[in-house]
Amino acid sequence: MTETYGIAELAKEFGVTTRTVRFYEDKGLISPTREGQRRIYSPRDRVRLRLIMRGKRLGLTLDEIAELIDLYDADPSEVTQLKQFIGVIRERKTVLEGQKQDIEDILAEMTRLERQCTQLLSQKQNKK
Amino acid sequence: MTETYGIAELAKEFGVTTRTVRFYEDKGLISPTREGQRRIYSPRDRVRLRLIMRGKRLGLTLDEIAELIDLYDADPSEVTQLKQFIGVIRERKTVLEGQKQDIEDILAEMTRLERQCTQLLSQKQNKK
DNA sequence: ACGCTGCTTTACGTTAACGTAAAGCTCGCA
DNA sequence: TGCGAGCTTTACGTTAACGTAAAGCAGCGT
Repeated sequence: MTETYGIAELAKEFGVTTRTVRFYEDKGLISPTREGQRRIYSPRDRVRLRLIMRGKRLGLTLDEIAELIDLYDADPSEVTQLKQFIGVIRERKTVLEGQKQDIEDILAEMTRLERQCTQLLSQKQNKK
Repeated sequence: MTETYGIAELAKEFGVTTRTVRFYEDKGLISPTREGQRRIYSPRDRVRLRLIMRGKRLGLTLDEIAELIDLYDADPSEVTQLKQFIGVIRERKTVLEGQKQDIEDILAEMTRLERQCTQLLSQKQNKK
């Protein structure tokens, strides 16, 4: 008796339209079951949606997100597969680390700008 | 006598096509001068291009990137403008901090996966 | 039986960010 | 003087990620 969800319910929770949820299914990112003609979503589908949203916040394409999810799901049995798998993970990691660096750079700039502004503001207000 | 660059030169440096560089000009992100009909890029244009690329790595749209660049360039003179400006900066910062959190989450997951894999790998190789 | 609500499929439309092809200037040089 | 290299404008094409509209089924409350 595990929890299930309707499409409108999930769409609302994640702030997207039902069209979007169906679109992700088309792309193979989620695979809800059916009850008659209606889609029934499991907690697993919901987790996937959460992963998708996180990926989108990072500017990943749906294809890239699919790859990432595949990484989580897959369990490589062969040794050669396993080695290749580790390679893929490391690539992903370096990209993400670069991205993190970019963010930290911009954040630093923003903080500098903010300080500069608040200071300027207090100056102007003291003159008044 | 400040340094200048041709379009092909810059495009090559940033790993994009000349079409892309012209496209960014169309969108108002850079404004090279002309020498005859040819575009001449200044160090300032080059810095802009660097900012654009950084934004793209973060999945920002060109419009968002334009906003960010405007933030760097603008100096708000009015007090009300200044306050609003600070607000915009803070919004940007919270978005970026969320993004950073997302990245750290994924990175942690990746590291976990990687460890799991390397461990599994060494097990398999010891059995052989 | 009727209509509303919520879901469904099908299919054409839209926006962003370029790609790509065509045709024309202009400068240096053999 | 012809020509090739490198730039230019103009314009149509393409892909991703949905939006939006049309038309139909299915249960349920009156």
